[in-house]
Amino acid sequence: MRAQLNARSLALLPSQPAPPASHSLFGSIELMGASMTFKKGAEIYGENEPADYVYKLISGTARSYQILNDGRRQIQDFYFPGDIFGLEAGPEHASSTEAMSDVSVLVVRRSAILSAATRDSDVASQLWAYTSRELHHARNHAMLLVKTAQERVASFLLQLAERCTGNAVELPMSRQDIADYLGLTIETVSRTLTQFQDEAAIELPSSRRVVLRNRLALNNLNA
Amino acid sequence: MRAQLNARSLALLPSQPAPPASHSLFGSIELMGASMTFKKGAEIYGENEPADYVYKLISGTARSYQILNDGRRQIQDFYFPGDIFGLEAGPEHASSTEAMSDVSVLVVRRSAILSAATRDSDVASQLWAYTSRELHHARNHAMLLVKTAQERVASFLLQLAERCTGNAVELPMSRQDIADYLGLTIETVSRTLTQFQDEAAIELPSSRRVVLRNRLALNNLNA
DNA sequence: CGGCGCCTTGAACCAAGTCAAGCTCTGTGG
DNA sequence: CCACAGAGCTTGACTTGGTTCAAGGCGCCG
Repeated sequence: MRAQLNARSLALLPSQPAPPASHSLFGSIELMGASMTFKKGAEIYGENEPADYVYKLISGTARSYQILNDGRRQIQDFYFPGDIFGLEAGPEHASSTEAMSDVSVLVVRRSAILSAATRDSDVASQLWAYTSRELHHARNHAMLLVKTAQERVASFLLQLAERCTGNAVELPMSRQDIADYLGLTIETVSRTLTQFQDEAAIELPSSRRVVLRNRLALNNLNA
Repeated sequence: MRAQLNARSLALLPSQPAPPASHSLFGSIELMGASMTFKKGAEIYGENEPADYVYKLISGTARSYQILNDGRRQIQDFYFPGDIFGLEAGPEHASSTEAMSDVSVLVVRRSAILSAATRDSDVASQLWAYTSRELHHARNHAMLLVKTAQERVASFLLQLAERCTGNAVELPMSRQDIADYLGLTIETVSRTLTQFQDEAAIELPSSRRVVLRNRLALNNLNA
């Protein structure tokens, strides 16, 4: 199940000097990256593994999570195409990341990014901005976790809807994934969605498809 | 109540070139900072205010928090002497920070730090490392918020104990502060502490003083 | 068309919240 | 030095939102 980045695949990563800076963190160095694919359910990296690589999601969806000592899984983030993940300041990954579908990623050595950052202050600035955005996300997530079930689900739907145009939202994750992201059980997520449908705030044409009918009602719950 | 950084106080902040880099983020530039004091309960900065200054806590204790639309307060972090706070990548503060006691801080213009970072890659690297540490803290905090009350309180005590030597922990914050940090009510915090005392895991010689008697028992709860 | 994941629904239960006293410091003024 | 007031903390009784446990439905793929 675990995809390996072994000496063989490492040979695919050339270490040439970075081209001139661009505005995206990966922009200036992504030509150095290798492309990799992971099957649905495969682990891209695991907690406590050396954080030697940074990933940019090209296609598919991924989730990062930690496991509590009682076995519960807390999902920290979902990643969509264009998202960067796996970047850590410490030597090891603090969470695991899995492919939720077949996934293709661009892989770059962390050391390449760090050394580019010492040479190019634009890269350094992007590095900081990226981590800062993650920090905001993590704090918003923490705010979510003290709300009621209705507020959590409403916030989640609105958050997903931001990535879409129109009111139709495709859910690339299962009810269990949603529950583990929101700190609820699948039953509560399911009941809450049904309740929103009963209140005509949303429609559920299928279990993986949500149409927002009354954004205002959801927003009122979005503490 | 609100302490102001007005044109007058700004004049106190010279903008000379940074001295050679050191290992601390503030190290290389803190000579540029102005010292300020805040009375207990005073707001150091508020949510949505321009994030033009960065603070280093010299003495006292501070808390950063957000208010939910139902009026509940979620504390994100407590700051102790030596801690840096108020550093944001975005233009505005995403949370408010208040003095929990009389406080003295060193204040530096964010722009001074950012421009130092473009000149000196060590500063840039410290900037990133600092934000990355905050990110870890925020994610750990999110993990806390899905645990049981006992686990949250135990984790909190152990977390505070890390800053102390020995088993005696001084609590610089009220039960309400603890509750708002842990996403619980004061009653639950109080009951849980009493329960730990009944189980001989801690002693409570006074309400603001905790002695850890059985760290192992607490650690077993520390998911 | 049958089997298996995934999702929904119902009923009972429980951890934490709410509401309401009462207690314990601490500081203040007589 | 003591009486008192007020804030902060604890404790008890009751309520409740969300979990747990259990059953059943739906849809998808071989």
